[in-house]
Amino acid sequence: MATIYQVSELAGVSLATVSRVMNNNARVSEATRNKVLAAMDQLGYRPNSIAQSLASNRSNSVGILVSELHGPFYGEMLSGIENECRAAGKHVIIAAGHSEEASEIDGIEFLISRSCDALILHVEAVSDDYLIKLAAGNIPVVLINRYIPQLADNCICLNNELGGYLATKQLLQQGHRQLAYIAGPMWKSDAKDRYAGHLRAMAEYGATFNPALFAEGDFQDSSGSACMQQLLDKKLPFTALVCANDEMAAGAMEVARQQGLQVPEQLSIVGFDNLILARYIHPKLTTIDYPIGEMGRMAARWVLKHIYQQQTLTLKNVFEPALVCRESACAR
Amino acid sequence: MATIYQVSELAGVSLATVSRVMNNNARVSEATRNKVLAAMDQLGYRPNSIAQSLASNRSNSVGILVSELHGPFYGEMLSGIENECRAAGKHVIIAAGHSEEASEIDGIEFLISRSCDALILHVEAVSDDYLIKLAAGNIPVVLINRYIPQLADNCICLNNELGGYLATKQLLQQGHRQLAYIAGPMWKSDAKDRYAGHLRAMAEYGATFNPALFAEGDFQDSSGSACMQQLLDKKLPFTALVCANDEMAAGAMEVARQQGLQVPEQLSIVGFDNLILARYIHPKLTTIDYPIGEMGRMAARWVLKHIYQQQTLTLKNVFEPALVCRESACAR
DNA sequence: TAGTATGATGTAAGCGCTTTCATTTATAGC
DNA sequence: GCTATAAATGAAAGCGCTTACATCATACTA
Repeated sequence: MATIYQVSELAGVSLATVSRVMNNNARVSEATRNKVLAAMDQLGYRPNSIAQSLASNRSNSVGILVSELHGPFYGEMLSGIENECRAAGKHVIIAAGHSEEASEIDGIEFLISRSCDALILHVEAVSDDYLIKLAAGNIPVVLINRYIPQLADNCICLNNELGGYLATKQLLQQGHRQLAYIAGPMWKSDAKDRYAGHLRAMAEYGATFNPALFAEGDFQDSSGSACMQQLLDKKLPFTALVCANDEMAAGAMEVARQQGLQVPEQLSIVGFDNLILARYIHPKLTTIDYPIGEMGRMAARWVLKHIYQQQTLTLKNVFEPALVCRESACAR
Repeated sequence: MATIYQVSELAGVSLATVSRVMNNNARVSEATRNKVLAAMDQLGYRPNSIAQSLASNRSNSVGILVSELHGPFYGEMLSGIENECRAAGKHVIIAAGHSEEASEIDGIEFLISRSCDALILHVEAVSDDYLIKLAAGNIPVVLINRYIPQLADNCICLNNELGGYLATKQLLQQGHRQLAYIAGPMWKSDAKDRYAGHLRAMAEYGATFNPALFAEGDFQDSSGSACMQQLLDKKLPFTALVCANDEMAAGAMEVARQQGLQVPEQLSIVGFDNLILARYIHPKLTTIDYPIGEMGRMAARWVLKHIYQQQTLTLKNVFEPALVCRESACAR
C-alpha cells in the first residue's frame, strides 16, 4: 500500500502539499496539483482513513442505534440515513438496542467507543435525563421519534397527533359515528399523541366518545388480536376501528375475520405507519403514512450540517403524516 | 479525554505496561495490573479506538454490503451479523448496493476505503471474476447467498435445490399432480436451483411436468401477479402453485382471489423465504424457511475465526431450508 | 529600487497507541 | 553465594496523516 511519503517523493513535493491536494482545502498551483495527482494515480494511492481520522480528530462516521435491525420500519430509516451519509463520504456504524434500557446504553457506549462523530438514536427505554446528559457531552446526538423539549432542536418527529386525527377523520367523513380505538402502550408519547388526535377528530365531528370502545395494546399484532376480541366480547356496536399501528390492525382484522365480520363492509379498519405489510394483508389496509425513510434522511442531514458544516442543507424537525386510502375502510 | 500517558503517569508505569493491561496480551504482575486499572478508573480512561487501529493496523470493523437496507430479508441478516460481531467487540459498517453492478462496486470500494478488516457481501450484479479478484486481494471476503466454486470456503449458502424440492414435495404428498411454477429470474443461481428442486420432486413422484405451466417472474410481487394471470389465461388445469419466493406468491394469491379462486380449497400455493409477510397474508402462506439470520451469524463467525483468530468457532457453509406449513396449501 | 501583500510550498511536531528489543527484577537450582 | 532462566517492565520507534507556522517566490505600488 502506497503512503503519502511515496506520493510526495514521486511528485517531488512535500507531504503537506500532497495532503492539500488530497483534501482540496488550500491553494495549490495547477501544475503542482497535476504532479501530485499523477503520482497518486501511478502508485494506486489510497488514503488510510484511519490515519486521517487520528490526525484530524474526526472519524467521519455516524453511529446509529435502533431498536432492532430487522423489521420494515427500521430498514427504511437505516436506508435513508446510509444513503445520505454515504453521498457525503461518511460511513455508518450500526448497533441494536432491543428496546431495553441496559442494552440501549450498552449500544450507545459501544458507538461512543468507536469515536463516532455523531449519534442518531431511535431509542425507547432510556430516560430523558440520560439523553439530556448525553447530548450535553462531547458527542452530538439526534433523536428520531423521540421528543424531549430540552433537546427540541435535536429531535426529528412525526406529528402523531395529526396522524391520529387523520385516521379518525377519514372514518368520520365516511359516515361512521361509532368508532372503537386500539391504542399503543400509553406510556409511549407516540401512542398518547395518536390517541389525542383521535379524540380531537371525534370531538370535531360531534361523535360521542365511548370509553368502553377503547383498548390498550402493545403495538404487536397479537395485542391487536386480543384487544379486538375484548372489544367484540363487550357486544357494543361499532362500525369502524382505528388502530394505533398497522401490526395491531392486522391482528384485529384476523380476529374480525374469525368472528365472521366482513371487512370493510361490516367493519372498517384504519391502521398507522404504512408498513409494507399493509399492502399484503387482505383487504389492503387503509393507513397513515409515516415517512420514516425521509426522517432518517433528515437526521443524516442534521448531522452533515451541524458536524460537517454543510450549510446548504435546510432542516425540518417535524414531519407530517398522510392518509393512504386502500380497501379496509369504506363508507357506512 | 484521558490518554495512555496520563494513565501511565498516575499508575507510575510505562506506556507499554498500560497497553499490556488494556489488551491483556502479555504477562503483567497482579500488583502492577491493579495499579493501572485503578488509574484508568480514576481518570475515566477510554481508549481511543482510532489510535488503536492505526497502531495495530487493524480497524476492528466488518463491512457489510447488502442489496437494500430496507426489506425483511436483509434486516434479519444484518441483525445476525451485528449481534455476533458486537459480542466480539467489532463494529459493523453498512452500505447498500441496490443490485446494480456499478453501485455494488462503489459500495465495496467505499467499505475498502474505510479499512474494514473483512467484507461480508450479499451481492448479485457483480461478476464472479470481480469477486474472485477481490478475494485474492488484501481484504478477506465472505459471500452470502452467492456460490462461487473457486471461493467455496468463503461462501455461505442455502441449499436452494432442496428448498425447491421440499416446496413441491409437500404439494405432491398432498395429492396434487398438476402443478404450476412461478420462477425467479433464471439468470440467478438461486432461482435456477429452486427450479431444479421442483423438477426433481416432480420426477420423483412421477408427476408430469408441463412447460406451459411455467412462468418466469423477477421475485417482485407484481411479477407474481403477472405470471399468475398468464398461467390462468392459458386455461390449463392446475390445482397447485409453487412460487420461487413469498412476494411472488403474495402477488399470485391476489390475482387468484380476483379471479374467484378459493385458496387453498381450489388452488394450493407454496412460497419460499418465510418472510414476515407470509404470516400476514390471508390465508397464511405455507412456505420454505430461509434461515437468513443464522446465515448472517455464520458469516460473522467466519470473519471472527479467520481474521480475529477465534478458533473455538465451528463453521458451516451450507444451510438447509425447512418447510413451514401454514394455511395456503391443503390436500387435493 | 525597496517595501508590502499575496500566493504557494516546506518543515516540524504531533494525533494516541502498539510492539519490538533492551533492561531490570525475581526465582530456582547447584 | 553464584549462575542461569524466567518474569516483568521500560525505552524508543513508528503507524499514516494533518496542520500551524515558517519560508520562499512573485506581483504591485510608492
